[in-house]
Amino acid sequence: MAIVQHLQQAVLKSLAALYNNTFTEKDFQVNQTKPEFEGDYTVVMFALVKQLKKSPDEIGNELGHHLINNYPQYFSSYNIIKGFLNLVVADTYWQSVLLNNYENPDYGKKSPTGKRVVMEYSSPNTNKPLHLGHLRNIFLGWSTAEILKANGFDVAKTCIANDRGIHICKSMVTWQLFANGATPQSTGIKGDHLVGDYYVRFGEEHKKQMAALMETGMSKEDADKETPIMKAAQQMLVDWEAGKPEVIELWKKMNGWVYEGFESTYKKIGADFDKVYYESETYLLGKELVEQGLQKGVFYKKEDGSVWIDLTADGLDEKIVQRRDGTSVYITQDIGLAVEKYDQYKYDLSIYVVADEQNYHFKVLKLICQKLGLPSADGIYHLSYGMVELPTGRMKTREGTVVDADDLVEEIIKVVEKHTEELGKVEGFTEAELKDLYDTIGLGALKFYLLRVDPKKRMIFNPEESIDIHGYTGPFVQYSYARTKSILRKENVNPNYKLESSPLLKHEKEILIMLEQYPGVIENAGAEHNPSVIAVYAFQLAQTLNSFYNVLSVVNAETEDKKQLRLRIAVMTANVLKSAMQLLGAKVPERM
RNA sequence: GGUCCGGUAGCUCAGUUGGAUAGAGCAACUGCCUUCUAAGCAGUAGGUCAUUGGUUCGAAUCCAAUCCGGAUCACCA
Repeated sequence: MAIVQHLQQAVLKSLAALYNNTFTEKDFQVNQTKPEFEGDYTVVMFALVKQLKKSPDEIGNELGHHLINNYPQYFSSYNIIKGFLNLVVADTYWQSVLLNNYENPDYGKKSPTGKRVVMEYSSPNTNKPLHLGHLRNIFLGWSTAEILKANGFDVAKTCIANDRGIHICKSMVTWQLFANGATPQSTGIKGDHLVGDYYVRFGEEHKKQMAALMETGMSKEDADKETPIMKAAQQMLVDWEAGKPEVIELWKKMNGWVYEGFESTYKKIGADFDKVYYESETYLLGKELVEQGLQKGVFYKKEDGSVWIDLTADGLDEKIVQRRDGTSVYITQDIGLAVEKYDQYKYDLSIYVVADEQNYHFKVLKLICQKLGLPSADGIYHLSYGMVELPTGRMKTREGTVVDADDLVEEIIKVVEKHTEELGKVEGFTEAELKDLYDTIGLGALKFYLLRVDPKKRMIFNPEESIDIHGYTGPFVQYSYARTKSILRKENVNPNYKLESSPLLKHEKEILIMLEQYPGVIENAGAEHNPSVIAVYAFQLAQTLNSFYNVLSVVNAETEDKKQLRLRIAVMTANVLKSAMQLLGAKVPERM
């Protein structure tokens, strides 16, 4: 239990003892004490005033006195300023936290709860390469999965590959027309990029053909549907659904290229999945549920045969769930997949990492599942995140402003390499170690940059800032870690030494306070599904460490006792920094 | 138009769920490498918390209205 909870309990008991009155945690507030006052944690008295009919200072004095006398293991002194009861936490408490946990690499993580989570993330289309938006999605999904594991959940990571539909046919048709059989092998182009090139080419050809049609007097709307290349794509979709062998073969071949490309990107950035669902296999899943819904009266049929649900009573609209030709729409597939996932995982929580433009869709999805009475319904949770924009505005395929994931990763690693060489601190590294270091720092920078912002907020991606390595960045945290390791290479903890309880210095205590908060930070990040909580904490801990490092010497400490204390602080800080970065999906280097 | 999200320093973001004089990083300026890594530390400067009103001991935080920005409301996915 954290000191804040100890404090709350102690206050409750003290109030009961002093005033014979029952209170709850809501009747008073506990905050960290502002640095300009003496103390570590503060109890705010004002809310108690009315009930007790005493002045804040009077209550504070009585309460403070009682706490010191009855809980000397937690509190050593107090002072009152304008109704704020500031408590100094006993040095022995901080020391006990250190001694009990400093060697534990899993400090702060919870034991298994038996609850199961399905985390769906990435979920790309198989007609173009991954871009910056996917990176935010992937890092968020991965990190949130790690954070939930640290909170004791059993997490399965999944992905739905959007591998069918008209957009896929567009790149297929264009490849047939213009590629002359080009393959990733024959061109040396990564598979997902090759296919993406033909998807872009489709747009160009379509535009040209539209212009030609419009010159003959056709309207823009008609021309959009009537170009030969669009017709060919539509025909290909029909052929695909009919299972025409040569179309299926081409589809498999080109999707195969894309998957190879994705695989290499995933490997580079450290993402993986326990299970990949393919839309080509799941897109018919919701059909029987439509039938069930009709029987239950949840859905209704219009005269033309299309099937709908009326959600106006829930403040939403009417929503179609099956077209008049009997085919299912996007949301129907999602209902089917939710059931499929539930059958496989019996999850307590099913998280979808999807951009916030689909907030409405997921609200509808959950509501429909609930109305159908599906066991999968209540666990559905949309982890919604804001779009990534450039300083110049939204990324647009047509304008060629899409930031490619592979290019970006490569670029950042290159910058890190250049900077590292300039600093010249990497003597004695082998080629392989250097490469590994550049990857660690480059990816650390990128992941930290994309995760340090609250997911639900839109974020501006500034290319120069993303490769920054100073201040609130991944490399700053990594550097701090490397510093602790540098100390521990010179000197290590003597496990037989028994620490005395000498008074803690300011910088020692600051870092212990932060370390003590880590379990609460993990819990909070999990409850909020928010990795930025971890990023902020990791940065603050690193900052605290750097101040400590600057002011106090570990290896040449004033006394043996201080040296042993600080070595333990270094060990624990290293463990926590490493753990926090791991929760963000980033590694830490021993030297940099 | 309906619904949802956002507006905090020049820029990018925090703000412990209502507490003390609103904090970081970047950019600017001033110091600090002969001592465990200066990818660092210490400091200066920078604010009408979009606006107005309300709730109360106390509001960036809660409520209402207004302004600005974004998303969404397809027999697309």
